[in-house]
Amino acid sequence: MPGAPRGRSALTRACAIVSRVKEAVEERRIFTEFLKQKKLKTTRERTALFDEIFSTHRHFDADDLVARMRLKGKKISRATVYRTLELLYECGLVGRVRLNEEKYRYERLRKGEHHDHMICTSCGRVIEFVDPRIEQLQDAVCRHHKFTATSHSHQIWGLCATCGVRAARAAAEVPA
Amino acid sequence: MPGAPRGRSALTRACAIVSRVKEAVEERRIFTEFLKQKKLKTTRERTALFDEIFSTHRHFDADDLVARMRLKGKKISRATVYRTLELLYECGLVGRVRLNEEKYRYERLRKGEHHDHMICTSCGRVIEFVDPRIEQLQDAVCRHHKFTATSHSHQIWGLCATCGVRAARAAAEVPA
DNA sequence: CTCTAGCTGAGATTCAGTCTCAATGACAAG
DNA sequence: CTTGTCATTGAGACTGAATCTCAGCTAGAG
Repeated sequence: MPGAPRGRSALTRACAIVSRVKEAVEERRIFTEFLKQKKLKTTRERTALFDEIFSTHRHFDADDLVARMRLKGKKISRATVYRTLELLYECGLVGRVRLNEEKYRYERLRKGEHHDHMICTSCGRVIEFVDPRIEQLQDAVCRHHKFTATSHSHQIWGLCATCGVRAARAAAEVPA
Repeated sequence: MPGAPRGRSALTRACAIVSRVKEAVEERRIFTEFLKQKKLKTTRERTALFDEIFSTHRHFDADDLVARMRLKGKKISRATVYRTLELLYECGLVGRVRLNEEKYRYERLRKGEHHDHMICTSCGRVIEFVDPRIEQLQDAVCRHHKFTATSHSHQIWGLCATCGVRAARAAAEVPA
């Protein structure tokens, strides 16, 4: 059986699971309410996907999620994954962005919290940032254009600290 | 023969063409220089696409462009259109953004000028905006994260002035 | 427990964008 | 002007993400 005890006691693992689940208790309530309200069903698959997504804070794409489920022995089709992500997106629990790639990236959202992204074009790392002053200026720009904003996304591409240093060093070594 | 004289004199049309071409004279030089430098050829298709793109200031996607060329009686394959857009993108003459859609949007760029987009989710209109104060704050955020930015994109979704007014009016008419 | 409306998975489909390759064409050199 | 070479083109195959289809399955109300 994959995932059998190894090193950590059953108790330790149980505690870790409890604390993770507790973290998402509010979100779970929102999700079930949302489903009930739309007369949708709380299926095995939706619950499993919810649990997986809310067990970490990582960014992911649809296929990552399929793979992670499969690793846990749960075979859930891509169609269902997309359908569930759509639902979670609709009820505001996950965010969905295009970082100038072919595919969407999803991320767990915390209520009322917004952030934007810096993407390292060398290593692919995604760094989140928030700046209320930028958001304020944004509001001002909207007012100026009589535009009623409902959402926004703001991405910055470039080199992260690590890759920037590496690039600078490489440039120094080959001065010609 | 499609596009035959109709209403406007040949002279008027000729002047319009001249003034449009003059507008893009600098860009044309940049493009041909770029091609020469990369030992690429100035083909009939590349020239035709360049002329079409630089005859307006609209945003467009690859298939729009194919259609526009076809309307003018020039059948240019999608492959060539994509290849040419890639070249124009490389030499900085056109911009390419993903506005959280499946496809890329392209737009003619003016040298050294940068702008971001507000997209009306009702009518699809795209409004350009620039705010140097936002750009400054962005730089500050990058410095804070030791991130070396090379480019960015910033989109705001919502209702444009027209659609906003219409929505407000609709809401007022159905108060229940 | 039953029944039904909603759900799932496998695979077909779509759609933007890229790739392939044989035929064509730009253009430099003669 | 002619020639030779090598980039370019177009038709259509291909890819990969996302969506759709539909027969069989299941949640959950009654």
